[in-house]
Amino acid sequence: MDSPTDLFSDSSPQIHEFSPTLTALPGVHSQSSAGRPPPAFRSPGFPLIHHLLQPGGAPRRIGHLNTNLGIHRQLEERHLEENAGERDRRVEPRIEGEEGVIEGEDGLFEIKKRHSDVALAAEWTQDILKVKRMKLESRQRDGEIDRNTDRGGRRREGGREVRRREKEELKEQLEEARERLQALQEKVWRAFGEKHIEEEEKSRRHRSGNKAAADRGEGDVRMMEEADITEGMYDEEDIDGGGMEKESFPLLSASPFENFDKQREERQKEKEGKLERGEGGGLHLERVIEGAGLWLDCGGLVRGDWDVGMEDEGEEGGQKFAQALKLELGSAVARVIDRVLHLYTETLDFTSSSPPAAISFLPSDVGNNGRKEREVWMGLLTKGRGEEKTRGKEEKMGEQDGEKQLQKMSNGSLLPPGQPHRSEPTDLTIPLVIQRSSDVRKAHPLLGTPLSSHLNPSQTNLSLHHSSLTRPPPLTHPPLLPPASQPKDPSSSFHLSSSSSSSSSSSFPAPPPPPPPPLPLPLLHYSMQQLFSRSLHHPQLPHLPPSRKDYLNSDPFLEFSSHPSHHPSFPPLPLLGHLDPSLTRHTHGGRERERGMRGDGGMRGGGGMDGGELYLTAGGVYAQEGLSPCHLKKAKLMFFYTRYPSSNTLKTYFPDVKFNRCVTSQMIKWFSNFREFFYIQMERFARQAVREALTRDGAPRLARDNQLRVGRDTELYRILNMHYNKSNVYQVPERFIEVSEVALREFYSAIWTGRDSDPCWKKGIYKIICKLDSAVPDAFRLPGCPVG
DNA sequence: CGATAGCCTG
DNA sequence: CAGGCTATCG
Repeated sequence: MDSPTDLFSDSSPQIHEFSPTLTALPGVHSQSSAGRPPPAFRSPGFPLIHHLLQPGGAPRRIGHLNTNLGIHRQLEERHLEENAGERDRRVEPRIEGEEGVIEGEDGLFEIKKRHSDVALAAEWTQDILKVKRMKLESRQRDGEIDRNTDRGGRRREGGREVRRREKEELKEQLEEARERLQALQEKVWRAFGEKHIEEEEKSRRHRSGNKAAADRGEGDVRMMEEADITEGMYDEEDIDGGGMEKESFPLLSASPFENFDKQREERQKEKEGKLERGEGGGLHLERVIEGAGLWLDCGGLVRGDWDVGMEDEGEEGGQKFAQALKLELGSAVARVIDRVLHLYTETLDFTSSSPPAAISFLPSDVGNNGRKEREVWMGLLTKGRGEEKTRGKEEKMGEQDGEKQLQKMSNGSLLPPGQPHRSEPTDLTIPLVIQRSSDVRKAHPLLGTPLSSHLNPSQTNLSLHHSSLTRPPPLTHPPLLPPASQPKDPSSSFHLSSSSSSSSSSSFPAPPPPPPPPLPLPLLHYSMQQLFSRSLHHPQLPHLPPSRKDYLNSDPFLEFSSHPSHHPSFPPLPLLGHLDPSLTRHTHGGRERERGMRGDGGMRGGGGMDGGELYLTAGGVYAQEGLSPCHLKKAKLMFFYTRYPSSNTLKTYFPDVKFNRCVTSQMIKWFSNFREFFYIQMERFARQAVREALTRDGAPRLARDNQLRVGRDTELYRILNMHYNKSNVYQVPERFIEVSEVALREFYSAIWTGRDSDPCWKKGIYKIICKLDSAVPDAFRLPGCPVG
């Protein structure tokens, strides 16, 4: 049934399409880092932090311009390390931004604090401390060096040989450092979910391949670069100790920096040598460079070049070399750290489109991203119909029964005894239009394929009744009824593709509670967005395969974060600082969630959300304790597909929710309420139909045709749509309409036949309807709020 | 006994 | 919607 191949083929293009969105984030990074002068740090500078802390990277620069000369002095005061750390990507003469320094540290701590739950935090803290220590040590050494230098210049005579050796040493050190960095990075990856990241990287590369040029300029590729940087470095210089470093980087090991220290020492030696040579200002210069940031892009540093320089230019070259090395190391470290921080913080940025907090990077960018993402979501959502078709296998199983039932019903079994059945099938025919799978696919390659492939028998059955009306492909125009206020780009459809969900749908059983649906598809590109999408997997969802993580994070869900009207279920990252209080207060699931729902009824900004504490899941995603209005919306939309979701299903589709008894109960209660409303409406309309039928006895048939129908043009439909899809942004799946018709007819039949006198008369209907649940589109597996 | 559906009420 | 209550199920 599934045609994975198709999916994949289709999907790839999508990914590309998506790239813009994804790229945006990285781009932001790069921009911020590049654009803003790295602040001088006391502590290791982590560009990331700065970004986070400072909303507008660029703006920050203002007021902190120091001439290089000025910097120079400042730098002296500062630790070498810091410099190294912060200026990873600086290419132009750097300008000092002091503000960030302390903030950076504080911010870092803040962040950590917030995520105290996470073991990672501890790790990182350790690491950071180490780094600091290292730096201090190095500084001390520097001091020593200075003294030594003063002592005598005889070493200077070492001549080229010595220098050479030094160079060699430096190189080795550098290598080591790189290795370490790599190891560190790996560690981070592991911590966050290697897979996750890797996938992300992959996807990124993918994209970059296509739009490399543009992205690069943006710095979008940055992540990729980061990942590759270490590799590249290694490549450049043959690495002796290749993987050795890894050992020293046990996940939490404190050791990671040990080597670093050594390196430092070595470097210092080098410096010594240089100084000895008589470069009075050498040390100074060095510091300046370090402190100031990179004059050279570390990436650009090539060992060979340096060597040449050294040879030819002698001491100066050596210094340069040393500097370059330092820079490189610093940048590498910074990158790693940056990356990690990003992972942690990104969520914040996205969620909070709000500029206020420190984090907002480029507002414009964010907005765009958000919009796109939203579009994606929309696309997914709107395209729901297509999806309905594609049901998970599970559905097949379960649905088949349901389908059969439907058929039976349609056949007229339902018809009231008193009244002759009109053409059952005909009556039943709902104006459903079946989407052509092809159309769907085009629109949403990922989704389309899987869906179509998965069509349930039930669907088929249902569809059978209908003429093959082909609806206009959802592509350009989402089926949204009202051209929704949301401006969708025509292109949006493409973006949709990005949704991993589509792909995933094919592979995994939609709502299988017990068996974690394997999401085979790697489609989703990861992006930092994942992080942003506060939702990640739950720790509680052990069954979730790693792959799933991917999509959980997929962009589509981010949409809501971007939505002004929507509030991210999670507090905007930038708000973290602020969040603390609010979040902390909701420590206990039960009340919090309630509070969340009620309190937030207005859906104010995420910041106000009830949230509850955020939990960093293994995947690096944030799960929130408590349910938000966004979750409610999502639940309502899910109702279009499943009226009786199991708790496991809910957990699967709300990865960003930290489930506990209360939350689970609440969500189940929601669906109970949804059903209640649904059945009430069905009964109401059924009774009305019966009345009408009786009234115009002459034409009972008419009644049926007109009343026992739930077309999109009917009042019943309107009411239902209003209730479950208030924003009307989501395309109500045909399947739901079909089910509604079935229910309506059942009620009608029961009432007509007088069965309603039985106190339990509804039970039978419930039983029928519960079998008609269909798979929820994979898109819903993504965290976030689907539509506003 | 806990989970959940359904009903009723607010 | 949420609470409360009951009935059912494993």
